[in-house]
Amino acid sequence: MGRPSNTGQRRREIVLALGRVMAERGYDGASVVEIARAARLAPGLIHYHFASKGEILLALVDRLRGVVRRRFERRVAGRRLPPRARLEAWIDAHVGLGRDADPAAMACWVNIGAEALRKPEVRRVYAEAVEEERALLQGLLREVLAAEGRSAARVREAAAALLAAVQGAYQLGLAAPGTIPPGTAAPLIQRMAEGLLAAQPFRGRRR
Amino acid sequence: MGRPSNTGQRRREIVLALGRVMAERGYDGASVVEIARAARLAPGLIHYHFASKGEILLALVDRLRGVVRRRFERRVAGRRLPPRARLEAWIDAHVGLGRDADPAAMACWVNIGAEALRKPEVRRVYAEAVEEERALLQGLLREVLAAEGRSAARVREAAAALLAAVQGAYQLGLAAPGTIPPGTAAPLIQRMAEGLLAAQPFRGRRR
Amino acid sequence: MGRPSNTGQRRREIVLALGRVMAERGYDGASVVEIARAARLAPGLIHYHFASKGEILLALVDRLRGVVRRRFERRVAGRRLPPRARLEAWIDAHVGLGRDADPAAMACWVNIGAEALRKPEVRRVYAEAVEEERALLQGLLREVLAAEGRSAARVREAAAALLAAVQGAYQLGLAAPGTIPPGTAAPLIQRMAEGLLAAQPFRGRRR
Amino acid sequence: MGRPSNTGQRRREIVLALGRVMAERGYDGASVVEIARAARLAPGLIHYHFASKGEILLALVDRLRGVVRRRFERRVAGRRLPPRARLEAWIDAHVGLGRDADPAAMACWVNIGAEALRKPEVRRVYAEAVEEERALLQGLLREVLAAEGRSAARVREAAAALLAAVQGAYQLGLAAPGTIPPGTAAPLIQRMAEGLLAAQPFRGRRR
DNA sequence: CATGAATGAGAATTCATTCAT
DNA sequence: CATGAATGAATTCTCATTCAT
Repeated sequence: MGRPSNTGQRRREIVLALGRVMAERGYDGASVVEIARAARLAPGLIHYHFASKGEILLALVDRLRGVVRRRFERRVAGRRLPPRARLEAWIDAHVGLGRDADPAAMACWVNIGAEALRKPEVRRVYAEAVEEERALLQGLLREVLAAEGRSAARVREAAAALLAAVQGAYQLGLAAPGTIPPGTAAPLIQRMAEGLLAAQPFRGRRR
Repeated sequence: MGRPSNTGQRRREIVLALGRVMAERGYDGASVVEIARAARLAPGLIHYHFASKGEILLALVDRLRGVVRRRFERRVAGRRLPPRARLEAWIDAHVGLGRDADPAAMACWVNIGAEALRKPEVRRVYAEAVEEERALLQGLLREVLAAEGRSAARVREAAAALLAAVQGAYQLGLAAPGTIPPGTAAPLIQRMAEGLLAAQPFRGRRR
Repeated sequence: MGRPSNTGQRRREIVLALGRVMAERGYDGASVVEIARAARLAPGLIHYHFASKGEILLALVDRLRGVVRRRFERRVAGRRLPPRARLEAWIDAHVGLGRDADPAAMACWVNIGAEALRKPEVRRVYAEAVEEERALLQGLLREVLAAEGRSAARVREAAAALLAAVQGAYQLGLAAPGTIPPGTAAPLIQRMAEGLLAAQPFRGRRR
Repeated sequence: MGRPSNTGQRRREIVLALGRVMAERGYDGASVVEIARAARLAPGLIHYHFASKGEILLALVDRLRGVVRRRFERRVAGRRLPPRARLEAWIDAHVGLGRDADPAAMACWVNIGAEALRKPEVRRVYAEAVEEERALLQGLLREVLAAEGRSAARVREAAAALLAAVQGAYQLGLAAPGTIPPGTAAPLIQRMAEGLLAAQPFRGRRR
């Protein structure tokens, strides 16, 4: 009895609509009216499903975390890849072109980074997402180092540095297109990773 | 015969004021009234000296280009430094802590990067600034490669990648503080540079 | 043969819910959704049972009229009280503390008085309730005057004045708490009643 | 040089406009657009001179405090009136009809009392105004009691009770017109005052 | 009867820009 | 040049009411 709830579906639609609008015009440019139009909903409905525009953004961050994560998992799932290949897969998942590339998600992400600068609550979820990704990358680096008999000291910072390179590549890709030619980001970051790995000393202990 | 024009000075004051406000609250948070207050000027005067708020931002970009440039020059001026040391100086000028560090300028820069995403005219000057910096860095890399007898192929992309890492470090530094511990950015980027350089093959030079 | 109607019960629940919410947040603060939540009903159901939010308010006025009336009757029922004691009972029923005090009803009443200022239909029922109460009080005053052999001229106005004092006590009690210390309202209004009664001249004194 | 400030004047105009609109449609009914129309100003200008609609209300409270105060002072200024006459003047200033009666101010005041129920900041200034008035009245009562050799115990409460009667008279006057016939409020409240005064015992002071 | 999503008309507030002084 | 008031469009959010299920 009664009307069935479709809140989950509607919320998803709204979040996707914000993503679409935001990728084109930024967060500030994504007015509630605009989001509603993109979702083909009445403006008032937006606030029925979300307490505020900010809430939609937070939901979008959640969604985007899954996007890259899935790209990575699609590349490593069900295969026994050597550490180096897994690292490569991570990099490719983040900046590779492939069929599953999602430039809009990337654009959203950069915009979210910009919002994080000034909105504490956005900063929180942004930092959380960054930390999660950093931890994953750190694990991959650690595997490589272990396989090569290198020290894992400072691997935390190395992961952060690579992540920074990825974020910067997104930023330049959108705001200064042409700076990094299409298709070159992955190998370049790969090389930077090599530099970080090569800096780790071999573990003592050889006779 | 009339009062002497102080337009230049006023414009400078306004640009600096935008920088101060923007570092704290972003570009959208920097209302004209706020900028005027920071500059200790009447709001109306802002639009006497600048046609629009956007114009101030463009002027600020110009100003910021000089800031990092001067940091770099301060490190290399009047010395005959080897190529590697000059590259190191560039990196340090961008992400080093030193006495002349300017976190506010960094914050502005990240905010400008965010604006560049959506405003074509900002994107233009942002891309120009990026390109200039990239060209400078490319020159430094080329010198190193030449000194080491390595090929300079793809050095353009290498410079772009390093620049991306720098931009990303700024972004994470502000939006996910703690990810890159203070003082570690320079050596980390240094290592990434090594990785990029090491990937360049040695020059033919065969008999 | 259909389910039995529970409209009466539902309406009561809704009216009570409005009372609860209104006592805390006023009529404007009592959104339909809020009322529904307080009544543990679906928002849509509110408008099934009431044509509009205003209708609920009118029903609440009706309900509140009974509340004070019952308090009074509880004090005089089944006893043969002298006129003065009955007057005292009326005052106590209105501003006394007792176990059956209902601050929420009082708060509602003040809020209704505020709504009556601007909504003609609320003003109508409010004025009706006031008039009923005034008439009752007038009767009590008349009894006292008769017992004391005083003229009942102007007793209508005297009743109105006492009622005003009661309304004002409610108002100050909520909006300027502390002005009238708890427990003092009844004796104070009692004295004001004395003043009004004492002003009535003794009756002709026929032989 | 520059444009002369007219903020004081404009603020006054806006406050008066709120008073006019509010007397007719209440505070909630007084939308910013409506206030602007009443003041013949552009809506945006309202917020140039006041941070929020609430601020205008607070300013209006301030203004109203002066209105009744001036009415009272006009009645006692420059004359050496006996205590009883001064008390009478206070009552007349509050509920008398006279040429200087200001029904709109009265309507505003009742509406402000209603707002005070739910807005803490309004409640604060409302309570302040009430307390000021109560203190003034208390002084008048004390003078009367002193002149008659009566105790001044509980004079604080007596003042509060009279004030309540005044507030209630305003309320009924607007929300249940006809309850208190025009012109009768002052003598009625006068009689209630007598009741309160008569209840104060004579001072011991016997040889 | 009941549910809860949907609608759309305002509401307050912000702000770049203009302009009279 | 300088001041600061004035404008009006746009923004987010609220909410009574409607209605499909």
